[in-house]
Amino acid sequence: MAHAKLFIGRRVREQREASKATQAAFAERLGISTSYLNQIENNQRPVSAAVLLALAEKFQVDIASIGGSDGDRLLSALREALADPVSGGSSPSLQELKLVAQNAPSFAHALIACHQAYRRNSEQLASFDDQLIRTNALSEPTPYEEVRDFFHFVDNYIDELDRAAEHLAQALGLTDRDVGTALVDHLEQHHHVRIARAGTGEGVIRRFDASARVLYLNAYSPASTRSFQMAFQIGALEQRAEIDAIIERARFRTAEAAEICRIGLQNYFAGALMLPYRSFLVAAKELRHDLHLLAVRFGASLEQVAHRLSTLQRSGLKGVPVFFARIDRAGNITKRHSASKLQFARYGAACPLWNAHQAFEAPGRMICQLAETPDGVRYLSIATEVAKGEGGFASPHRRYAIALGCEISYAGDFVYAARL
DNA sequence: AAAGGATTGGCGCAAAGCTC
DNA sequence: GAGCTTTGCGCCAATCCTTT
Repeated sequence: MAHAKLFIGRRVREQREASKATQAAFAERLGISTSYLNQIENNQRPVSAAVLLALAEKFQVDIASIGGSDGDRLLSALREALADPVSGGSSPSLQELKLVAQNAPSFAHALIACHQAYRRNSEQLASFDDQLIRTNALSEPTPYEEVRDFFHFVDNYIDELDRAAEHLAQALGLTDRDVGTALVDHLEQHHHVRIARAGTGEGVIRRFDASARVLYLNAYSPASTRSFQMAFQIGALEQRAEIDAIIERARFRTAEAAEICRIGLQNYFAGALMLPYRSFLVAAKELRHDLHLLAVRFGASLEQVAHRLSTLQRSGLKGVPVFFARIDRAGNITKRHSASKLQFARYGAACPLWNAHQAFEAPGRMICQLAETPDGVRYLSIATEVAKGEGGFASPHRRYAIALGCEISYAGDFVYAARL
């Protein structure tokens, strides 16, 4: 057993002061130097066995009582206070605590009093918080949060829209021909909607003129974006009743949330049309989730592919449960969904240790990382930078990192696992 | 495993510095 | 100037590391 060093400076000083001796006189009686005695009194040195024996012999100090017992109430109160996470997680050793309890008891009492006051205040705050939630004051979610929660609770999978999109994709033979051309044809033939270039100064991605039956698209958008916008418009035209019904069932608190959700659902339909469920699922498995290859095969963007992977939650035909997030340059998560156990914080930014941030420093590269959450679950995470911006040099370019990941047990299904 | 050298840490001291 | 504190050093034992 390791012997704990005895720091009993306060006891020694009390004993000296009781005998009305100076350090020099007391040191002489103990047979040690004044400097050594001073170091002992200031807990810069532990007392040696020889000094302890001298104390017992010359001043009748009870050795057994020195060193304190573990049952000391002050010590246990101190331990409890410092075990609280608010103390910063660096719990001092028992030795240190004994030192404080024995040699600075008033400091220990003050610290305990502070901790007790903190606990009382925390409890009061919690009770205020509870009251606020019950009275609904200040706790209403924003429309965006409401819609985010809606998608979260349906597992980011909307069966009616997904199957309708898949059915249409099959009817149009999307997987066997150029998606852009197929969608243009479909809009023209079925909806008498003509595709036109938006004015170069307009800066819009999509604008639909319902009365003239013209869909204006940004001429400088990449093909994947143009296809997505056409698919979005098809969703708006063909799935109105279904989307209305879904919004009705969701019972949003505000009309604003309902409108945000409508856009979300039309986006969902667009993704599902361009990346039809079963063929996309098969391809994802076959290409081992290689985002670039999937994007090329389906004429979609990396972000569209990554997002779609997070929606493959059809009952009985589920894909690998993944999480997906889009992060802006400042670290804010601007899109998130997790079909895996990993849950994003409801508020705040992404973890700085996450590789998603490195993606900005290495454009064009796929950054792979093995990450572990505090609960011990390990994840494979991949991230890459994507830039958005229509137009040339003068147009603003927004840069995002998109991140995709899965639990390590599924890593074998990902081509990126070899990089680790 | 044993021997031997190197390093580390604890003990104690003298002397210088500081405070009242 | 008395009392207290800090600094720096030497000595020694314990521990670690390398070599045989």
